[in-house]
Amino acid sequence: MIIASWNVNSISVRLAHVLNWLQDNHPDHLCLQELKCLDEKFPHQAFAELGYKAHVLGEKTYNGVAIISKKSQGESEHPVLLKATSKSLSGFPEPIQSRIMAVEIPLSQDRLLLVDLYVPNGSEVGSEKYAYKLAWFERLNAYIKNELTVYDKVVVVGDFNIAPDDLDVHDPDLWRDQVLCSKLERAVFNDLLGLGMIDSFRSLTAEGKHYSWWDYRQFAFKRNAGLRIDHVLISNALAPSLQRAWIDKNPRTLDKPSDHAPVLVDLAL
DNA sequence: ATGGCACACCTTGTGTGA
Repeated sequence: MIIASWNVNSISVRLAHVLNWLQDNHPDHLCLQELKCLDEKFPHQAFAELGYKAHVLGEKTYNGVAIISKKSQGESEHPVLLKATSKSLSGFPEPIQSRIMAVEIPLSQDRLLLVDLYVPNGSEVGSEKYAYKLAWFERLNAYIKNELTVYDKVVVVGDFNIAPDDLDVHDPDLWRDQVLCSKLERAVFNDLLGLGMIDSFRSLTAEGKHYSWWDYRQFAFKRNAGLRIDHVLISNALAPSLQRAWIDKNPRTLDKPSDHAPVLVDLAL
């Protein structure tokens, strides 16, 4: 089972890239972030034509997440069950933004919870938005902690807007204590891992210089001046199933790209 | 210290992102 996550920075601008990428990579599930569109403007038909069904939590102008799942052959009912969205989760800091969605995926003998995140950016350390980000992440950790009492197999993906370690940063001195790299952000991220989750990419790749986001400015992609802020976390119970974890830089080389690249795992399920 | 670049929006500037 291939699960992917991609911050597309506007689904309407990036639709052709996403459709082409789906046809080339045919993941079982693709989690999107930063749709920047209302539910009713989401291009459901284009995905249906490729054999995919989308669950969408949109919002005007900002945020927005979707989980796009391959339809099973010969099944009239879409098997993936929507479990939770920002709107249905109580306790997330106000105002409620379209930043989280969870679906239950049936397995032959079991089931898996897949959670798609667009973590707040945080603006700058010490700002109101930074406090909101930390509060949001702490609420996320409480939610995941509870779900881990219900599900053994949990996958949490998305744009975390946190580079977990200096190894995930092209220039650690430039980014020292800046937003995305600060100690408190890394601490809440590590708290999530401490609940029993594994950073799939880092568990299989020890070296640095692998990033998932590059600024549009200053030829950052060409210089590989990036950050690894998009992640696929898997629960401990899934560790024996992890075959591969990787970042697909190819879409970032295209014209009018998202500033993020897709991140993926292959699980033997 | 600033802006670079991209995107959405009742658009000709502003807010947000990372």
